Amino acid sequence: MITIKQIAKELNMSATTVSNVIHGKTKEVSQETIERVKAYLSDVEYVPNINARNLAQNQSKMICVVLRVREDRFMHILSDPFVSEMLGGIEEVVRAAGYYMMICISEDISEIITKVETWNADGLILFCMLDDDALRIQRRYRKPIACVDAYVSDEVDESFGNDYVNVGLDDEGSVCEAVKYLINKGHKKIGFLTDNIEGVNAMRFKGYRRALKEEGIKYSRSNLLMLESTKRDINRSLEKMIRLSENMTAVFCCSDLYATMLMGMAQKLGKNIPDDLSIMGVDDILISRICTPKLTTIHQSAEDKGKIAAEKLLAILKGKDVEERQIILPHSIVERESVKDLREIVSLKAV
Amino acid sequence: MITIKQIAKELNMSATTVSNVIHGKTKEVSQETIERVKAYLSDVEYVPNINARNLAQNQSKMICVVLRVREDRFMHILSDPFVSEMLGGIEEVVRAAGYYMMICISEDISEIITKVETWNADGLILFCMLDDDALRIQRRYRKPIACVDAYVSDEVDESFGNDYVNVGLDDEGSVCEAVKYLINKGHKKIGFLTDNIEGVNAMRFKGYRRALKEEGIKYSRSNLLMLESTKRDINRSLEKMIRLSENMTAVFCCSDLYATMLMGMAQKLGKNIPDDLSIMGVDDILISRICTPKLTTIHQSAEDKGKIAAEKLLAILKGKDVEERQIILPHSIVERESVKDLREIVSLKAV
DNA sequence: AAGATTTCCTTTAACGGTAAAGGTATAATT
DNA sequence: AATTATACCTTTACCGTTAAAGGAAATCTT
Repeated sequence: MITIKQIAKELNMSATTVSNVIHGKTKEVSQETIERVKAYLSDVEYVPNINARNLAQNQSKMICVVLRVREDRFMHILSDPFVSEMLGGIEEVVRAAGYYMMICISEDISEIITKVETWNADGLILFCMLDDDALRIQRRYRKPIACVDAYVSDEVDESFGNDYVNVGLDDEGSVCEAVKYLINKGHKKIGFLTDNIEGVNAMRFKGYRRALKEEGIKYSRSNLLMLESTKRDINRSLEKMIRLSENMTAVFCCSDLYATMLMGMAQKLGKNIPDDLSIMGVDDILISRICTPKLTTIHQSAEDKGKIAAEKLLAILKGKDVEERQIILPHSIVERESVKDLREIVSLKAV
Repeated sequence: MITIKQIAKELNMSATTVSNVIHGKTKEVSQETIERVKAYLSDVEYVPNINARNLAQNQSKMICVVLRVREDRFMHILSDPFVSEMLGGIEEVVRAAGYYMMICISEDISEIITKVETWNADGLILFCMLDDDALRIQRRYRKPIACVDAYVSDEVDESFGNDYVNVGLDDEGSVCEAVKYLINKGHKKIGFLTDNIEGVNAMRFKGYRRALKEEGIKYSRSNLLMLESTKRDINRSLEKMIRLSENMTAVFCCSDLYATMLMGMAQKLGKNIPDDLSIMGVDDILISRICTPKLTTIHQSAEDKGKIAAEKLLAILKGKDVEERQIILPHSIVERESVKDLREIVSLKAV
């Protein structure tokens, strides 16, 4: 691997001059020298050593995507369709901007901080992080941060400086809409399936309860279906969820992945979807359009989420003033086949 | 961010001594000094600057996963279920070994080489690369390489040195089995759907033709369904494939992703799967078990592929002699619901 | 024509870390 | 007691790149 120093020696000039040509600092170098260096450069296919460059400039041109994940999650986080679609969006934007993307996966916040510091990432994209964890990271690693799918309260939001954006959905509102959609279809006993009630899912749960309340349905604790999403327990837990949903007519799931998995388990246990149980999700991943019945869900674009988070982060890195720090992406209810209209039956019976 | 030099100054000792403690070179440092340094280190939460370390040691502890992809591919490569499952496998192994994973996506081999050189990756995992491209990369970047899903002929295999492994499937054999499975179910007009006939897919095509030949069925050029897998053309092309398959009873697809997409398009056009058309794929991704009808396919584990590639590469990096350079992973035909048994009909008719 | 400015180049030092070589006591050997 | 070895520490130099400062010649001011 040829270095700037070697080139400089070969051409009888200083390393700085070569470096200046490489960086297009034309005012510092005569046209003649520029030509000479460029000719030589194209000859030897010089590639800069990024470690040396980063060290000298105290930057890295690297964006770190942080995925906080339980060690024993039932599926590798990179294989999760929503995550991989989002990563695709990030990667595209980051690459186009001449930056590099590094993925940082860990359960442990300190480990995450260490990795991020080690590589001296210029900016972070935090996915599904709890707000206090995000704050902890930011307080320690004072670089721009874009949060994706993190619920950040207004007070906490103030604690983040200007080098921060939060990209998300109207989690409460969208789920409220979705649950009202179910209610409008005649459902009254509606389950809420999730694997945690933190961050974004807390907001979704709030939306669920608000919908019930506004439609005059009493909330029952037994309608909260807490899925054990570990490698060991996932199937057993899914089975349990089906049993627990025995007296429900519909279940809203906190992701399409869970929704399709629940559907699969229900079918395996001999249930008919949506006749025996209606299922709804969020995300609108590829699977949702392919499974049978096709999933009725809250549509959002994982790719756009990633793209926008990356774009905003890069804008901050380029010194642009990002005016809106809370970015709410659009959503829409996509009616497909996994929800049964109970009213039809009623009206049919009436006839 | 605190540096070794600062720590050394604070403790009135040389940077080398601190460095030695960090690296556990106990023979060089007195027990007393070790304690003193360690106490201080845990106090200040020192994190090494990896750029500096890499520069000094001429290494990077980084594995680069190279994905060569057409710019206008219909779907981002990271969202591709097979790829993301494989990446999950790689990431797990790489992280456990204390290495870092970087993803390098490009259409252009020179760009790939540049990126890999820039970061000084210790080793490469090349996915679905053509053998001459892989060779070109290796000739330029003389570091260990693990190929995944690359067909490498015996002659070319010799050109790679010892720092090389190739992890794959018995592509020809497995597809041959699959097509024979179709034939055994009474199918005679069998399509072969792919988006290219290079590398691994060339082998699969070979398997397809061998199956036909061995079962005494004449190959017809019109049974080769070449899918245009660009963003712009994918849907139109899928539709065209359905039209072209009009006179076929079954189509073998070079991936489950394509198989499920073809199935979706067929259904959209009013066809019944498998009654009107049987479909088979390779990969056995998550979707294949969820779609309807469930996909009959060649099962393989993307995660294992990634894991084994990473393990072997790390073994090479650690100086272990990897005896087998060609690793063929197991596969199996998974019978599900997307293939119709035509013989049943025949026998029924006979009755 | 003296001073100021511009042009184009080089020298030096630094980024943070590590390897290699160089010391200086102290202990072990003969 | 001289020699050798050992333990422990420091000094120096370097990895490849870049920023800052320095300098000499040419050009522009007034």
